Amino acid sequence: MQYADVIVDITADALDKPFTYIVPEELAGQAVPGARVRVPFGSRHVSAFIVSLPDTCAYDPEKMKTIEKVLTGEDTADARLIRLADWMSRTYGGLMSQALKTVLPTKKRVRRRRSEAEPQIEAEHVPPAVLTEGQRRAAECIFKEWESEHPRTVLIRGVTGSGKTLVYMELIDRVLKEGKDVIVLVPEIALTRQTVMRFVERFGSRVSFLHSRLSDGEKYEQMKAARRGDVRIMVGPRSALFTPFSHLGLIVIDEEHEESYHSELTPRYHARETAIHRAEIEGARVVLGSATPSLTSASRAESGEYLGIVLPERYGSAALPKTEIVDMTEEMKRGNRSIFSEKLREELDGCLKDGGQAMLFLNRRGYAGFVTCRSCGFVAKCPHCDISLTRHLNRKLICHYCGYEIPEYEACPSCGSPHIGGISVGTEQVEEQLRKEFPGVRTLRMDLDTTRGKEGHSKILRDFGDKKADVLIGTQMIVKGHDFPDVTLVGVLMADLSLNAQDFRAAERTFQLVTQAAGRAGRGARPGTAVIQTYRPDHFAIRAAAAQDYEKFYKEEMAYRTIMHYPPAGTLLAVLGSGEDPAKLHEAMEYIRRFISRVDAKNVLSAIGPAPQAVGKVRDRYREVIYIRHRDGAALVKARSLIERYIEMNSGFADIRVEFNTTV
DNA sequence: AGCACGCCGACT
DNA sequence: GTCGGCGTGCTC
Repeated sequence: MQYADVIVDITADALDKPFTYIVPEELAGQAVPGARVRVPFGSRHVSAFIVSLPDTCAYDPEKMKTIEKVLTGEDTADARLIRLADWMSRTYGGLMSQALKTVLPTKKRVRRRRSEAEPQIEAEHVPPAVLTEGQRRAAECIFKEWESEHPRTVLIRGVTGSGKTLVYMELIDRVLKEGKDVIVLVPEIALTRQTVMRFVERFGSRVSFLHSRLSDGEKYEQMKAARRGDVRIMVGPRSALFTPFSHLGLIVIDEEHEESYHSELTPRYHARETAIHRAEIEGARVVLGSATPSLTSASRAESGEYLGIVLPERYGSAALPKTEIVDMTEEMKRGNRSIFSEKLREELDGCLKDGGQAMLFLNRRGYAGFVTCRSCGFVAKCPHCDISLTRHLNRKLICHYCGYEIPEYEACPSCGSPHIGGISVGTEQVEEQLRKEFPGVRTLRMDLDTTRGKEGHSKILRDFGDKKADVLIGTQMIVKGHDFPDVTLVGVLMADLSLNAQDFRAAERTFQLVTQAAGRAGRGARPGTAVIQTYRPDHFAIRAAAAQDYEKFYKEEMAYRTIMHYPPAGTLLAVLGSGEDPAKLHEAMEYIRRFISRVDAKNVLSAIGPAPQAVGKVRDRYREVIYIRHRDGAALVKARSLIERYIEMNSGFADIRVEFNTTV
């Protein structure tokens, strides 16, 4: 007897579980996972999605009903989204029901909230801005690509202020005229009033926005409007990718390198990869844009898999900022133990005297207790993985990729200095020091603490924009979003800190952050200056960021990835395990590790670990990870599903939760 | 979500 | 006595 687990209706929480039906023999061929079927349910008949075809069943077969019909070939937006969900659960793991819930908007009670939260922007129609020569050429190049039989994904690289948004609008205009709909993905943080305003000005009421302050009910309403055709352009974070348009023509992904496009919830999908797959299903096109594209996209553009387009010039009157790298080791040798270098102090002084504004960016991205020498800048690294070692409470230094460990240093192995240890500088100390050195300076501080409130984030940015402060101090969150035309100075403190993140993409992140931070200076009429303070003035990521030279960064970083077989020169699958009992967890992970060796008889998968995850314990659950690398992503998809099956079959994993994360 | 079942008030 | 209110609870 063949059984099928189906999900009857994902819009109600109470029904959010599989129900088992009998598959009649004559439907056996058509009843595949992802198929839509008609089943008797209670006293009525409903349509449902097959999520799996189990061999055995937990439910009493006596009470079981039979699938009536397989509804195939329906070419609706929902049917196509279900096919996308099927692809997602196969590619990223997890249950089909979880993928379906991600892809199809679930109806929750529609709570009307105070209307003040909604952006009330007037649509008096503004004539489209005239494109510069470079922008026009880029748009024409893309239109030409779209005329070919199989248009490639397009990657637009353009520095901040080069007018990528104008090019997107030109493309969107064309797609709307073809009678097709458009999805524009933006990183959560970028969905500010300014972005909203520009789209509404150009496209009026045809645009709709999803943002984090909408309730689930409101989001559902917007999705319904898109389904009806009342909305033609949906702008929003990664979940907007699943807008159920019936004639999707274009998906734009702005700031495509942003991490927020990679979901942290199961299925751990990447919006870029998923968008490309959705576009394939729908016959739509994809356009990616960034000032600092991900290595993944840039390498695909280089190979010709994507069409790469460069928008070179910064447009309008604004010139690129003048940048200067300051070696903090030298400062220390000269006896300056302050957070601020002589150069930055000088520039701050000048900027404040001129009545300009400054931003101080404290790079703390990915910071997690690495060990560095304050005299020579030495950083303790794993000899096998080229990843910084992390200091643990047991006075050991551990690699979070492979588990390699050594005892903590008493003195720097490079220069012998006893000043070796962890770094801890926060935005508060920077603010304190600034007030001490510049009495009377008006400061605003933006970090996790000060933005906790409801409107904390936007209020601080608004106050700074209204010139209620001279200096804005913050972590990575200040480098994105708003334009501040009066900012003439940007100081990057500890630019190299993120180089030590326990992640093979540390240099990529550092380059992106420093490039973006430096690009914040001189967005208005007055020229800007960026001072980049670092202990590693010669590191290529810092040098390339200071020179705003993407090509140089790409070449060096790509060479490194190729040597290490890190993505995009290979695929990396992380097997993430968590459990309350650390010994049991480690044992289970060791079993998985051995299972991998067993199925990988030819030893082509390079598996390392298990090792503690970067954050080793969350809410009383210990976390470990095994990394598997391979040139070919398909081999890892296969390995993942074998591991999933192995875990399902073995009762020893009952208290252990295992998830998967793929990086390409 | 829908649709039964069920246990109390008011109506031809 | 029966019609109907919508409060729980179940649907393979």
